[in-house]
Amino acid sequence: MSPCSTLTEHLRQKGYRITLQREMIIQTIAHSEQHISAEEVFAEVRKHTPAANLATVYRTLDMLWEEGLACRNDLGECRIVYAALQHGPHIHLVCRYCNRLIDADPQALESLREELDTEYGFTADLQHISIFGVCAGCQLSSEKLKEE
Amino acid sequence: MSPCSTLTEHLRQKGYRITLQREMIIQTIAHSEQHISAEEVFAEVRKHTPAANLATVYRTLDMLWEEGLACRNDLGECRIVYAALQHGPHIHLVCRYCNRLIDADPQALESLREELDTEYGFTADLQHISIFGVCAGCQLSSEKLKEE
DNA sequence: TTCCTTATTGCAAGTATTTGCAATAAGGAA
DNA sequence: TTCCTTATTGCAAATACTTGCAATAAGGAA
Repeated sequence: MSPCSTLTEHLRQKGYRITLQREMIIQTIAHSEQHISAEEVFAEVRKHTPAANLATVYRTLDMLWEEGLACRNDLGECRIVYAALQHGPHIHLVCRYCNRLIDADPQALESLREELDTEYGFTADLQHISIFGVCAGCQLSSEKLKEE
Repeated sequence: MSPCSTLTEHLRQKGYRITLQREMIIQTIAHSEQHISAEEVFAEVRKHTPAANLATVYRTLDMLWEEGLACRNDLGECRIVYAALQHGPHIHLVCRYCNRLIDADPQALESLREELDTEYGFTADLQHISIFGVCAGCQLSSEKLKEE
């Protein structure tokens, strides 16, 4: 089954109605290689049909996220970005200084996930988590600055 | 030394100018018990002086965050929230459904921090990280829903 | 197939946040 | 102390995102 029909089937079972707009939005994120913004999803949908509105795109993406069918990442600077879940899990390391994005191995999060589950009964979305910090390059240049 | 003067000293050393606005904003977040929004910081500053502008508050808070002197958390729903660092570290668990906030023990993150440092040279801000997911209560009610 | 209920949409207005630019003022140099 | 450079501010406009509400249409019932 294609990722799109899996997603729409899931929604249908939860009682959501399947509209043209929703199908287009799901197709767009499912077929995108990268995480993309709401604005980009809107542009893509508009290529195929004029039946789309930016507010609907925002609402649908947030709904997919709430249902656990898409991931949502705040990359700082108004960069909120979505992706379908068939992308393999990974950690986004976002540099506070240069905004660079580094992908890290999600294995590092397994013990955390287990602890949050047993201790708090909380099912964490760790497939696509964003972690802010300072990358190696920016650390170096800030050290240089201090030496001067 | 008070948290405020530590912060301003740090900024001065980095070459930032210390303005009345910055002092007021630093005082506000340093004395706040809770994480607070830019709007709340602005309201607090305004109580003491009319010399303040919302844009300046946003700029200053982001600057403090970039310098690693404050933390910044996206709690979803346009809830971006700041705090000074003297608050003990903790994890925010944010429920995707009910937006409830649970504080978790930051100890769970130590091994992750080390791994990101050794593997990627990335210094992660894990003192006040937000993790999205589904809380125990919402998981229960969604299971009930399925049974019906 | 037609009808009905109500979830979903589009629109326009609202809130949250960022940005360009001219005016101001911090803090080092004279 | 005064002057000068330029970082910082305030303003107003731009962008990003959300929301209320009337109009539309999905999908189950008849």
